[in-house]
Amino acid sequence: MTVATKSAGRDDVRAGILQASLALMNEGGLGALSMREVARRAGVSHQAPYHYFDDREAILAELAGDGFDKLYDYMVSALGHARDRRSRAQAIGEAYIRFALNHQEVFKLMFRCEMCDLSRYPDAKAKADRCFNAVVTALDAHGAATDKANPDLVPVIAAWSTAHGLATLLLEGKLGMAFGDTLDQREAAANRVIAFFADRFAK
Amino acid sequence: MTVATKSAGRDDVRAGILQASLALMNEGGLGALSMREVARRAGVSHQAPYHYFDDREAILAELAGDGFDKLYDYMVSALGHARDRRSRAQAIGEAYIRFALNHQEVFKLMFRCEMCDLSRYPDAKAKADRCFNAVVTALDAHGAATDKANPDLVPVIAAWSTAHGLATLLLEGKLGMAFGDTLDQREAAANRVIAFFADRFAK
DNA sequence: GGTTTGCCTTGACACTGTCAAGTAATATTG
DNA sequence: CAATATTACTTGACAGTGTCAAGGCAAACC
Repeated sequence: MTVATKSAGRDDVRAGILQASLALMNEGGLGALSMREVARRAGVSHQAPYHYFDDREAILAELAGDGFDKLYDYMVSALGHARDRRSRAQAIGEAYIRFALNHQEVFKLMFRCEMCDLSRYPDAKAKADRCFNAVVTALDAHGAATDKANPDLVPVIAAWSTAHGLATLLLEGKLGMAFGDTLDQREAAANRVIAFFADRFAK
Repeated sequence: MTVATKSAGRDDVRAGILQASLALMNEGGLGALSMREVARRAGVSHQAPYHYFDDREAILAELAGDGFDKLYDYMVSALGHARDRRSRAQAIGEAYIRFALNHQEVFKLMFRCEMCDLSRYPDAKAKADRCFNAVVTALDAHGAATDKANPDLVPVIAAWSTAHGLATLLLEGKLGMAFGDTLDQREAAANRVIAFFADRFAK
């Protein structure tokens, strides 16, 4: 049907814009993501993206939302086999690092409030909250005798902070000296740090 | 002497540019720091800053370098009284958080490699390294029987990651729900997280 | 058939960082 | 002291940006 074809065409352009944005970001970093270059890559006029997104920030918010979904998948699938508190902490931490290393620019984007203020984009915010809640239930609900309705967030946030800080420092090259060049080396070294924390976290 | 007057005038303009940059950054975030607006604030032409700095990045590098110096001061003075490993970890962590909260934009700048690639600015790089080494000696050299020439960095990086991740998540508003509104509340909550880590770090 | 609507284009504006050239004062040198 | 070179800027220009405004053009609807 015409409506289907048209609708597909519409989605094609929209998807093309997002795809071009992602590619541009991965090639030249967050700064290389310009509205006009995105349009150029997607093969449309410089103003076409504004039909699908309110502004530059809306594109970033959508990409960030997708990122949170993917991070959620990373964490949930990593938690699959882990039973005890220690291995759960380690598994989720390692997944966090792996995601950050595999999707560096998206990860940066997800945690830079001035790039896309998530409070303005409820969809992306919901996806972010879903991630946070996954961390809480993974690390807290299996704890001792905590009140599940009102859990003590301090340990959870400590774990999150460790993984997040490690990922950030890695991506920003602040650990270059000790952490090797290849992605595998860096991930292995990071996992040792996660293990150090997880060991102590469980007690 | 004329040379002194002139030299003072020169430094005045340079200092004015840096001061305007800092003010602009603190008012409107990193994105608000534009070369031309800085010049406008400093009361000079839009090209004058290029006499003192190669480009925008050079200004950022200088500000970041100043930030690392200040962070160093925060940490060293916080370590003053702390003797045992646990209280050292807590003191340095709290200082890290306090610095981040008190100098939010500068802190962000310091840890964003694409804003100013420190490898291109040896002075700023040296100041950053000084901070890192301070953390290492504070947390490792007082450890058990570690080889001081070649210390095991895993615990140090774990501690740094926790503090850094916590600071980052705080500044990006990702902990808004649980951490209160005022600066004092947020700092107090953060310190509980740091304490949680420090307790386990010392063992 | 005429009108509305959705999709997209072209054009313009104010703004950005930075290269290039010019200018006035100061310092150096013959 | 006069000529020259250097310093400390200024003005001007260029390519690029995000985004508002207006227009076109096809399909959909009444």
